[in-house]
Amino acid sequence: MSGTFGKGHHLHLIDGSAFIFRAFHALPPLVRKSDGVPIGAVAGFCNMVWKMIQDNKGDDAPTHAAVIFDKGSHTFRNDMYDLYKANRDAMPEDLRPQMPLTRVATEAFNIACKEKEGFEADDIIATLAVQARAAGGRCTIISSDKDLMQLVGGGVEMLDAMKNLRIDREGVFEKFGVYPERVVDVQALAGDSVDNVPGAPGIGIKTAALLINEYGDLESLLERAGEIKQPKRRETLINHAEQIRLSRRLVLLDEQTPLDFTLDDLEVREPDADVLLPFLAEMEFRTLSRRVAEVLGRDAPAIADTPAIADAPQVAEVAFDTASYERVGDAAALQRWIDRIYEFGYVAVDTETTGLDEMICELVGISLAVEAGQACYIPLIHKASRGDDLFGSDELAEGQMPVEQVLEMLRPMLEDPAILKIGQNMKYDLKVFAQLGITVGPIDDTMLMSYAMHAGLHNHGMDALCERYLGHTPIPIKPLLGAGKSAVTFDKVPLDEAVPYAAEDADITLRLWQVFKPQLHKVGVTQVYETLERPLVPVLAQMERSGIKVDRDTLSRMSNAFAQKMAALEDEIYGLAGRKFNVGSPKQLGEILFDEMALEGGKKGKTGAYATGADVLEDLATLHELPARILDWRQLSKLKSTYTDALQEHINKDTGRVHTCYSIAGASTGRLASTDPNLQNIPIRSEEGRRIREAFVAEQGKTLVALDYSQIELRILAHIADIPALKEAFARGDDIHAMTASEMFDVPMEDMTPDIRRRAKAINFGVIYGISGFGLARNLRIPRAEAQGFIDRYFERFPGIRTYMDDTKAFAKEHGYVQTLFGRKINTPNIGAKGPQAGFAARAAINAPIQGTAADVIRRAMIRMPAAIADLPARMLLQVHDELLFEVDEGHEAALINAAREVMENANDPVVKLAVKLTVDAGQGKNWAEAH
DNA sequence: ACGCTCACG
DNA sequence: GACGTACGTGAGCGTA
Repeated sequence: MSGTFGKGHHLHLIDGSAFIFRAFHALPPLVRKSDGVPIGAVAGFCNMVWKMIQDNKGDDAPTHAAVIFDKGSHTFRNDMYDLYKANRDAMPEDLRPQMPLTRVATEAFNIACKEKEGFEADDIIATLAVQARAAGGRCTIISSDKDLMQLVGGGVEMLDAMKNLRIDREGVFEKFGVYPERVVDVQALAGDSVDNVPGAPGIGIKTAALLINEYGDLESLLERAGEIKQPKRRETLINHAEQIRLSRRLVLLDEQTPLDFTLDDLEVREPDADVLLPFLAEMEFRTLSRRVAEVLGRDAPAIADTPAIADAPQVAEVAFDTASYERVGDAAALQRWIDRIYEFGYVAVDTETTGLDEMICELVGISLAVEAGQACYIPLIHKASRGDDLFGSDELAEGQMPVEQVLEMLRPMLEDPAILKIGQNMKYDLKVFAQLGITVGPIDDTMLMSYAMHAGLHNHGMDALCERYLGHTPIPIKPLLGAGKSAVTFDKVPLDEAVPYAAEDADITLRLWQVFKPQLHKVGVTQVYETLERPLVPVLAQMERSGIKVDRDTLSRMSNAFAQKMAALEDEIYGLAGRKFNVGSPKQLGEILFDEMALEGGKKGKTGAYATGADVLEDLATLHELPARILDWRQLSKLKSTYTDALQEHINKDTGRVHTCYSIAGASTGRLASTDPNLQNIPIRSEEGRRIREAFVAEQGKTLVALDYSQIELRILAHIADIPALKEAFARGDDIHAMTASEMFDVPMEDMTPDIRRRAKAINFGVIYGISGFGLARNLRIPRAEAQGFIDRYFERFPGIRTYMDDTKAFAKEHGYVQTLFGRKINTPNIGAKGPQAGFAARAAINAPIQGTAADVIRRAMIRMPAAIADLPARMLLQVHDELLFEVDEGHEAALINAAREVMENANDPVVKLAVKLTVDAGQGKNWAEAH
């Protein structure tokens, strides 16, 4: 039967998302044998679809059919009410990668597969059902979702496929006490805890139906609410009228969803055996493919009992043979590699350069690999000799393609969204190519895969990973480049040495990827890798390339001022000590203080040297003037050498800006680390140091804007450990340390003194660090017993804290790792050790979920930021753990602050619901000191 | 290369 | 009961 949809036609609409969730929860966690990819929900989904097709043959068979999916988590209902479906748990780790496969499955069955950004599946179903009814045809909605019941009637019915139960108008009345046209009114009153529709407090479906039947419809009821006899019910309806109207808008389905297809496009098509059977075979569904093959009159496809990729020959059995690597020197050879890459759909890439600073260095060559043991190197600007002879050192080696030609041949592939570029620390290669005008993507990064799985266990450098996971020691770079004065850059390395080294890097990267890719699922960190690691790479690459303007003259003037003050202090110090010595030498200083001057309190450390740290000198300052002068000198020395002098060396000649490098996989907790230079430890606590921030300036006509999370770690602690007093204090906007002090020391807030507050603050931070009596005593310089008393009282007032600490330690002991709220795993291999190591490990385990969750939050904000500020003349420059620094054209500061704050304050959404709101403070100015 | 010291969150 | 401790980083310097 064909022609325009109308009388005699029957449309089947399958609620695909509901199918998947049912399948997922009904089945054990199956994985595909060959590679460990979770596949249970896809299997259940396919079985259900196949059963639907088989059960609906004959007289009542559908003429038209479609499977409808939800797309994305944000719909127009979230714009109406930001808490809509806000209580939903994050999608299970194992389910997420299966969602795209269910779309592929639907198409393999040759059934129309429809979804639309910004709308729920229910809206599309509503629109199609109404169209079918209007055309005079029939429609069966295969779902048990009660939200769809408002559509029933006039030829539209629902079918609960699990219970094989048809629901018509009477069925709806049974469920809701009203007929379909009044269902939304009842739902608006009753609310829905699953979707977080508020409704009217205290009113359920029974009462709602009673009221609607009495007053006719919702609007009449709300208008005449004053007539209701029961006082409580009356008050509820009057006080919550707006909330009820909002609820109605939330549950009312959009029957006008704009669609780019018509009912006629949904005509039922027979499955194509040549598409469906290969798909089922690829999924390794043995039973189902046999059944399907039988019905379609074909032989069942063969499904090999393949081993996991990690054991597959290309990983374990292909030996490393550096002699086999290919040197690519002409266009024909390069084209063969490009063709192979398109055949595979992915490629491991590595770049060789003249240095480690991507902002300065030059591209020397590119290596590629698509299969284990098969890699090539494309040399570009290697010199004919090492350059240590006097002649011809600038001459290029023979047999190299022109750089431009290579880049233009590779560019389409490197930028092709269908070709996955695999690298080890891809941020580096991304930046190298970005310098050459090539935007590489999409990417996978073996360093970050290792980090997601093995943070806390080992480092994630390629050499270490290769030894550990491939059992192979890579060719070391040192002998190629030399060391010290005679060291050369990679372009001076002869080709016969460069090719094996460079190509091996790509080979190793590819093999690591083959090992790690399937393991991500098994370790349960796919979501961490996909949402917190991989997407951060291009964002950081862009930030690093942006850099921040640093004013050399400001630094230079400060350096001179510091030098003068230090010289004066040195004279004073020599006078006090009675002789000249190296003030910068802790060893010499210790001998003067404790041997020659015989001051008390000299303690030798492990190495036999006296300790002369700031805390020691501060104690000694009461006995003698010398330690105080040393402290002054040290502060200036630190500021000068580490900041005002060293920073100038990092100003890029071309850009006039400082380009830090962020390590993504450095800190075990998920924090970033900043190097070359470290811009995450620019002074702020002392007034003198803070002025260094005046040298970090906005470009002419621009402003620096800083946004930082307020007390994010304590807020996360309040949430994780579930401390009502802390949560309430944050909700009220109280001074959290003062509140803690008030609670602990029984001092009313209005009588709070700075000293009491200071103690409470130390305890609050101590808790985050895994508090100990000894540590707190040292920090506060009070007797250990007194410190222990504070801690005891703290636990007494906030008992959840102790529970959190005990539970976290127990979890770490049992599992060998702890987790952040976003699922990041931090391994704690030393938790079971004996001796002092165990103490360290326990405190680190207590700290890691808190510090790590905060790190996850700001990572999420950073990943979303480029899109959020795309329309503004602004760019993100720096991250300092809980702060983001931007540069924006003058006049657009307020717009930037609005946009960035919105992203930061909601960065946890929608994966994690926090019981404490995140708040962000903002500042702006011509330099970083003003902005912060 | 390693430990000490000190800058930040 | 003793042990020896606040969590996470990076850089510059002196000393081997």
